[in-house]
Amino acid sequence: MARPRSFDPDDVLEVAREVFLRKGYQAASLDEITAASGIAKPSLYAAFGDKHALFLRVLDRYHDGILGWAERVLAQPGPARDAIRQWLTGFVPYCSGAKGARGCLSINAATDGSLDQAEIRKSIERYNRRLEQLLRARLNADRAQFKKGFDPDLTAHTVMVVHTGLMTLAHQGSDAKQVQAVIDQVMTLLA
Amino acid sequence: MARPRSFDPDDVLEVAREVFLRKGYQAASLDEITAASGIAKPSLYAAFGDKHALFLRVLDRYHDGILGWAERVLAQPGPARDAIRQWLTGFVPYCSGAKGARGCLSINAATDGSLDQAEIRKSIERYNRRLEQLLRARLNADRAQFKKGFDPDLTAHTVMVVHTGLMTLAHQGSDAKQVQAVIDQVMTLLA
DNA sequence: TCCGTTATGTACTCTGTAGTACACAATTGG
DNA sequence: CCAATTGTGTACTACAGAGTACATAACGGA
Repeated sequence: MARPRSFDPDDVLEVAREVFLRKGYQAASLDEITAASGIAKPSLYAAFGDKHALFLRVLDRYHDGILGWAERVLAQPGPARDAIRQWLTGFVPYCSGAKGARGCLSINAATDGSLDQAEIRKSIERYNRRLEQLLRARLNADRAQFKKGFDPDLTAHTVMVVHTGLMTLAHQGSDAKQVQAVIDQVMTLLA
Repeated sequence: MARPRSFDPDDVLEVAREVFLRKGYQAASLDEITAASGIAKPSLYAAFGDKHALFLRVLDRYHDGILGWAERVLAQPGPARDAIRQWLTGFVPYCSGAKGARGCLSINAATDGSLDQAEIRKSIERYNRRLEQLLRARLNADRAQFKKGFDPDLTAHTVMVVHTGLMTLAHQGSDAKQVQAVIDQVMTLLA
């Protein structure tokens, strides 16, 4: 009973993600989000709470999306190196492609000093931990594919560092070919 | 003639850098900077212009500092690999050490969506270009130290990617030993 | 000592924006 | 068709913070 919602919350979260990605947390105004999504402020507050809570919802949703995709790509059969290369390569169009070099919402949030809120930090740390854990698990499972002395844990972390660096630099516009060349060079560490 | 300044502009720029680093551009209020530096707002405006101009001054100063240091470290004699390792290692305490893991002002600014101002972008791009150029020059000069097929330009860029990744992750608190391990692993690419 | 000039401090204006009060619309159940 | 309930839109409030007007203080020069 009662009046039903006139909008799909997921759609609003998509729009909000775009705005947060483009403007950053502070500079993204709720007026901009309501204008872009077409719904009015009271509806937004009723559905998601205040700005901070909305951002947290958007961020968690973003994290879940990337993690789900990473799980799929990293679970594929064949050499671990190919899976990880594909995982890294998958970010190239996502962050420096046609949609514009907007970088990664999570990294932007992590480097945004105004967001030292505990919940945001926790969400980001959990996300990074889980990503790295996926890499580590795959490298450990396939450690027989590598030379003696290969360190799966360290290499997983190094791949995370490279990933983070690429996503950060992508924000200021990277050349896709160069990004791919870096990925290929780093992949020689998986031997 | 006329009344002299009661403060050293460089001191104020230091203080402003701290605040911008801790809070980010948007969230750093001028009230906070004036409070921390002890000077009043009109003096600040008279000396540096508006908030944007102040930030640009701070950023340029920061860039100059890092570039000067990089020039010195990368000019040292001996194997290029050692110089570059030392350069990378130099950032560890700077960004994840006792002063707290606050990351890099330039990277924070680059990932801050609210700062798509042309001048800021230009300053950051110029900085990155010059850093990478220093690495490239050194690797090219010492290319005889490396195996046949070694690509100095690509490797310089890869080192930049790793540097950026480390600085970005340092922002959320890295373990110094792990950072060093990553650096050492990546240094095996310089062979 | 007086004047011109430049810095300083107080106290303000103005604007952008987060958050909300309230009247109204839309729906379900009786 | 009515009532209860929940979403919606307009219009507001509250407030933080960027930028400034103005009176005053500190200096050098004549």
